[in-house]
Amino acid sequence: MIKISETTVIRLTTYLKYLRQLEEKGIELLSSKDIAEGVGIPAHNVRKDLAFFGEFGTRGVGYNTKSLISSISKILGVNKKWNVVLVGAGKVGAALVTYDIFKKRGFNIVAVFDSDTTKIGKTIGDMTIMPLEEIPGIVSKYDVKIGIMAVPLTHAQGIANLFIENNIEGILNFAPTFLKVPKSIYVQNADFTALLESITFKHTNREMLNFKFI
Amino acid sequence: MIKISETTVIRLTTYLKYLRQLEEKGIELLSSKDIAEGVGIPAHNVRKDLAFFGEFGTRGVGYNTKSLISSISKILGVNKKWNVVLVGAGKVGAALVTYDIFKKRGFNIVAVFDSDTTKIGKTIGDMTIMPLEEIPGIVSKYDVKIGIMAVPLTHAQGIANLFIENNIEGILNFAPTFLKVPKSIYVQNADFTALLESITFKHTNREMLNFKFI
DNA sequence: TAGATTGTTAATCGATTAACAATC
DNA sequence: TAGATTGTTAATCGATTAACAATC
Repeated sequence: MIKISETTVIRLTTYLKYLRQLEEKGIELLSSKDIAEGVGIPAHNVRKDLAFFGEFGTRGVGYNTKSLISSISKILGVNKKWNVVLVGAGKVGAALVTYDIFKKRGFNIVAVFDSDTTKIGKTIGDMTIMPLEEIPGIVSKYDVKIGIMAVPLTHAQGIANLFIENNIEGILNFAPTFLKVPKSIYVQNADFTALLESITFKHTNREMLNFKFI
Repeated sequence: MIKISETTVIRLTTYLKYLRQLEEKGIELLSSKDIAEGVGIPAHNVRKDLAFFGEFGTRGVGYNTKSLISSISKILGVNKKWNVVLVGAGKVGAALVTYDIFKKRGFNIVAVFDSDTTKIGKTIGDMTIMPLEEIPGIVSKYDVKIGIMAVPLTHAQGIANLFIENNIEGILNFAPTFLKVPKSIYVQNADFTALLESITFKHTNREMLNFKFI
């Protein structure tokens, strides 16, 4: 049983993001030092992270961009497409539906749901808003494993429960609350305010403190 | 020179978020164990994080909710209001302008800018979209220290440069790229795709691996 | 007082860093 | 071959955990 820390996983997504940019620029070969400088993580850390999963480079030469992208994509499980559902057709939901990057990265929003009956049937982006009752059918039809929720705080736990009942295994949560879920369910909280507070912390304490950045 | 890790800061924002929920429920007194159970972080870790900054509880008793909220708010620098500017009046920008939680938490978006001249003068939420040329005036008038950018990848570095020229010290970046900034500038990247990839990683590797969660 | 819970010190664990052998 | 760069082992550092003294 290999142990991989959450920080390693986040760093892998970071490398992948940077590699895709280099690929678009037409760079075919690179070193761990190139990655290091691009993303602000030490080169030996980059190599160590990759070493958990295998050997992906050539000693004395470096990494082939395309092949490393493909390797990291496989590690992260994003070499294949993922169907996802979205609950919450508010402003954040609207932004997510039209968020091109999801589709570009293989995350395909197959349906949008809302509990507000006045919204049912209206469109958001190119999707028609559906009632929550349709979740089971859609999840099973499209083999959905990931649910995104952009709902008010008060609705969040209920939607999480609904997701779990329908065998959703991962939740991207935009509601600023803590979902109670079984350990087998992976929750990621997208909390913009926490990010801003982290900035104000550094600003407020910059004279007193020394920081380590991820 | 005290050293505080980024994980400690993020945990502090987490405690604060949970404490506010408990406060709304009318809970006046709580223990580190209560926080621990609410946010999924061990009680001794909660106490250790707080201990970096002082003594906030009463031995044998626990913490007063309101007073702990006030203490952590001070640590994070969110006991006061922050004026912020937003660049990018697209879908993500529109979601952020109407994102009540920012205002509720003391982050006040004072102006919205866009480089697209066809958008200038139009409204987004209750804000009028302004041209980039107005950034210096607004930043100085409202003593803005934080800039949020929700712009396409290709514009991101240019906007970051503009922020830095205008003495912005912290950037919340929604563009999926790495900004080159001086060390004194704090950048937080809000990358939804990275969060989804972290979920797919866990799903893909769940049989082989053991995880530590933040 | 006895029970509870904090704040802190000490022990453990894990992650990062340094160094280098392997090898193109 | 000499130079470069990976992958890996070993050393260091820091964060987490455990334990407990302080104290309400």
